[in-house]
Amino acid sequence: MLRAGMIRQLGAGAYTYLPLGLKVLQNAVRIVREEMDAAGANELLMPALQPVELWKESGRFEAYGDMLMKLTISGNHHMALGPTHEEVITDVVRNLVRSYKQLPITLYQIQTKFRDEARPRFGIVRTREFLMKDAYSFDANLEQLNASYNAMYEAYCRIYDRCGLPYVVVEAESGPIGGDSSHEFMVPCSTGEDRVIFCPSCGYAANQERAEIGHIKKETPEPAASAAAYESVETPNKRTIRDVCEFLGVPETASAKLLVFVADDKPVAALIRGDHEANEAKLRRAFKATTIAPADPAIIQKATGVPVGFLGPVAIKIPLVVDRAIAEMSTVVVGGNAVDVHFKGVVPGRDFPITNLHDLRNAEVGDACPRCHSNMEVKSGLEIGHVFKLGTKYSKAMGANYLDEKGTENPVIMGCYGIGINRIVAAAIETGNDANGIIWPLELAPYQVTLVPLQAGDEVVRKTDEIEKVLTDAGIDVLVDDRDLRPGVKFKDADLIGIPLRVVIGERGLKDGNIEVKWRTEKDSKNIPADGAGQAVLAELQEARAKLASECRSRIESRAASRKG
RNA sequence: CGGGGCGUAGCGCAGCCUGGUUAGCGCGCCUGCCUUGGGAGCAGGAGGUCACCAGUUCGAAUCUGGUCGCCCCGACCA
Repeated sequence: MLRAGMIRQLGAGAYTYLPLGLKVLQNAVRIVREEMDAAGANELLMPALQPVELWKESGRFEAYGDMLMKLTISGNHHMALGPTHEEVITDVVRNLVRSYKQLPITLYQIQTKFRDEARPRFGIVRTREFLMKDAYSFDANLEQLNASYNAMYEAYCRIYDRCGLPYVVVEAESGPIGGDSSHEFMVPCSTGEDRVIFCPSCGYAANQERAEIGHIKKETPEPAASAAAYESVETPNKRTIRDVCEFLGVPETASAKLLVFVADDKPVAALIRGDHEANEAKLRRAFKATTIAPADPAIIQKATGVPVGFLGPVAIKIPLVVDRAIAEMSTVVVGGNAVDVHFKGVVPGRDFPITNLHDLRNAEVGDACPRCHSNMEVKSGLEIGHVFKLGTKYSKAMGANYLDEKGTENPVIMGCYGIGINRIVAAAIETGNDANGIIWPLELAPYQVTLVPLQAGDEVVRKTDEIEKVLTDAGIDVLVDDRDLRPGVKFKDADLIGIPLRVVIGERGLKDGNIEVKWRTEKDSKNIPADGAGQAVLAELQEARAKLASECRSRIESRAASRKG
């Protein structure tokens, strides 16, 4: 995009959209707006500048932490630049909605969001300032919520279909907010920041943060009382799993690590196989906590009396949960809870309790699918949308209530739905490009057609003007490349900026009564008669649009069919 | 916030180690000629606080210290 002259970097995570790039962004906005309106949502616009009191009221001032951009303005008012608008919209609704008769309602806006990202990266994928469409639904009961949620889900599918993006919908982690359901829309691509776990045989797909691991019943090894007791070995200065395993000559899969977390201010321990990765969301659920974070070494030392690197589950003093994979091991190498000591041959269930068994780790390639138990696979994905059932978190915290038929007060039930507009653009480029440049989908392209007159002669200019007029009269935005440059330069530029349809008007072709038409996606061009060329180009475009529309329609139908089935 | 790299013309870079003419090169830009169906050629030209601040030195793009900015890896990312 930089190369094509569409954006320009101002600083870390801040980009200017030049005219060509802005047109693409606006096309994405237009599609989103059309589909939101069609889904029955109402547009409004809330301020980006918000009083921090609102954030304290919802309890998210702390939860959002450094991501929230804070500033002080005249008169010593503390303000924040909104990273999202649950607080503001809830404030709006608590003041306006009184009765169940006003529900359900879905409101949305398209607006610039601010997040103080620790590390902006991947060009426009992760920036400190970005355009977001955020929608919020307000319902009186779960039935209504499901209807609102499904309407947004379906609208999102239509939006991405129209943008020509090959998306997948995955189950997502809903975070400490809770709620029963959350889906992310992902575009598979190498620059994606998220890892999607999916099952090729049954279609299960989830964010790695969320993905469950199928539990295959194996014979749990007998905690044989007859087996030898564990032995204590000196492991001077061997603190990491790799060091210890190398030192003892055992594979990492035969070891286990004890990780200490702070769950709602209390230190807790989790035992995970040495080569596995802990999943904080799963841990949080296992401990039934609302917040969880890795404990720092000082806290660990204080809570366990053991320095980091030698922690083990045997006779540990803080609450312990154990990953399921541990229970399938007959013996395990663990920390000895003393400096420079590890234990070999420790038997789970005999030497430490495995009563608190949970799925605690990140799913990996080859893990069993939670539905059909086939091996799952992993790929990278770029998150372009997220739909979310919020429940009553904000309405309860901020007192957004309505009166039901019986006259009793209830908190409204909320949902929220976000689309990163810039990411639609980024995803379109990631999935549509070749060595010559970008290949825009028809609906996003900055211009649908470019006219390339090769010479400045009268006849060529006249024909170009004629075609331009026909297309413009039909409401089509046309880019005419009337620069005085060599043909090769114009062709290369047209390819680079990815205009879907290129029309070449040249003296050579006109002599034979031809002009040339070429789709960016196709290898070869074709000649059409110069007479009535404008109408022919128009027909060509309309045909392509009709094809897209019918493809979208058939996708909508197949989604509807699969929902019934 | 940790680790690494880089700041020299609009863009991409060389020069720095070993201080010393007028700081170069490619692309782009401007003028003219020529050329015109896949990034032509020739000739001429414009364009620089060498990121910033301080220090060492007769002399600093070059050496030293600090500051700022950007990029990459990691931690983080309801």
